Amino acid sequence: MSNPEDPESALESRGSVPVSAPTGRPRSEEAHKAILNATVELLAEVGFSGLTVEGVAQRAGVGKATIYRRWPSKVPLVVEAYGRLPGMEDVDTGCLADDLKGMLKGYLEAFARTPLSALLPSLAGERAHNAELAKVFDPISIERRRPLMRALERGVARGEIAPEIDLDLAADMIVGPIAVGLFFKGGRIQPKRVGPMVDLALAGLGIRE
Amino acid sequence: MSNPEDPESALESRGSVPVSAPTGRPRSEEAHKAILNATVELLAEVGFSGLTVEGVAQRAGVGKATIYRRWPSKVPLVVEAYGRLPGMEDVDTGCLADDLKGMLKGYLEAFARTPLSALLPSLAGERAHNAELAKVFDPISIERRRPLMRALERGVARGEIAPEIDLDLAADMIVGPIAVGLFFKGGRIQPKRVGPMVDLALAGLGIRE
DNA sequence: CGCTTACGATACACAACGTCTCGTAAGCGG
DNA sequence: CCGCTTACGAGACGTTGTGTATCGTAAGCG
Repeated sequence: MSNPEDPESALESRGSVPVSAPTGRPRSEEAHKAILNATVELLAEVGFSGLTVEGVAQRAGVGKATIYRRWPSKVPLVVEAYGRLPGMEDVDTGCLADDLKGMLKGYLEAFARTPLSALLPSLAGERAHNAELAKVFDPISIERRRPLMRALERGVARGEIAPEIDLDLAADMIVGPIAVGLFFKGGRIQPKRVGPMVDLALAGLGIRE
Repeated sequence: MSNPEDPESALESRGSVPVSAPTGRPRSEEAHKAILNATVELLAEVGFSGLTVEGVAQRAGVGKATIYRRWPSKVPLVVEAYGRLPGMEDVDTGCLADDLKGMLKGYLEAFARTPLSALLPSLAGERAHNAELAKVFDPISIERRRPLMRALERGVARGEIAPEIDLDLAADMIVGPIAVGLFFKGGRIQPKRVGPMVDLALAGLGIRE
């Protein structure tokens, strides 16, 4: 929609079957990875607003044109780098509370290992007034919470969650305290707080008789 | 505290008693207000990252120096503008659920009337990698959720919340879904969702026998 | 071998930042 | 009333980063 006449749109180039005959020198996959790695590194060091395309080019050892050939601006580049960071990993123990606690603890550990905790607020802040970014950011966000949704659906199937509960709202309640801590308090959520958090949320969601 | 040797620090100048003899032409309070109003207006239109000091100066009808004389950079200016926007207003009906629903609905209406929904993600995103901003942003955030904390404390006093509950975590759970919607979905929370949200959270927080 | 496209490097115009300097305006103390 | 001091609006200035364009070179394909 934004660029219908460009068959080499950055997001579509992930497809495995090139539509047009790829003549000429192929794009260097090595440079591609170097750029994304440099982006992740620099995001961890200086954050989104401190990130410069020139800095990425220098760190990656590529020319600026090589970056702009792949991404039209800083925002889609950062979005793709964001997509490469780890999300929630599904944990299936047979008990909803343990699933959720395991998933959230794993996710919080990923926050410590990667620049996720700097990236998420930065992207969310940009998203708020950048419709183009929102269009690519939102599907990635939905994809990332899919393991959480699956765990909740398993909980419904097992009878651990009342069937009339709005699972989307339930998911928001589960991750809500993490989001609040991340956005307003600097992401300093202790993993030991995950237990009470989940228990509190579940007591509201579960069937009581 | 943050700048002990500068008696004219922007945040401290709100004090009513000037310490040093104010010789020379006094700063125009009119220009001060015009700058803050222009900042709020422009934030609503272009967001934080689209806001330029030159744009604010033009909209307010002042020179750039008049802005830089009061605020060292864009960030503290936006923080002060943020502080002028409405926060949660305390509602005391005698029933915790009604208090919370009333407060959240009122807050969501403020989101529609003001650039709050653009400002909060932008500031939070900047906060994540800007320690100087975090230092002034965090106290304002704590201050803004104080009515919510008071309502929860009333709930404890009335026996509507179990006394062992961590009220800070409870507050995070209450506003969590709003934060998630604001940061990841564009702030489109329908006021009619407030009811189920509060009921769900309270069922987890309340005393059950 | 020639065609095509990508490569790293760098020059370029543009925009915004934050500093500075104009000439002027406003309050205060003598 | 007059000089001192500081603030005012306006805008020039150097700096930095953006995104585009242009080098000469490199790599795959026919």
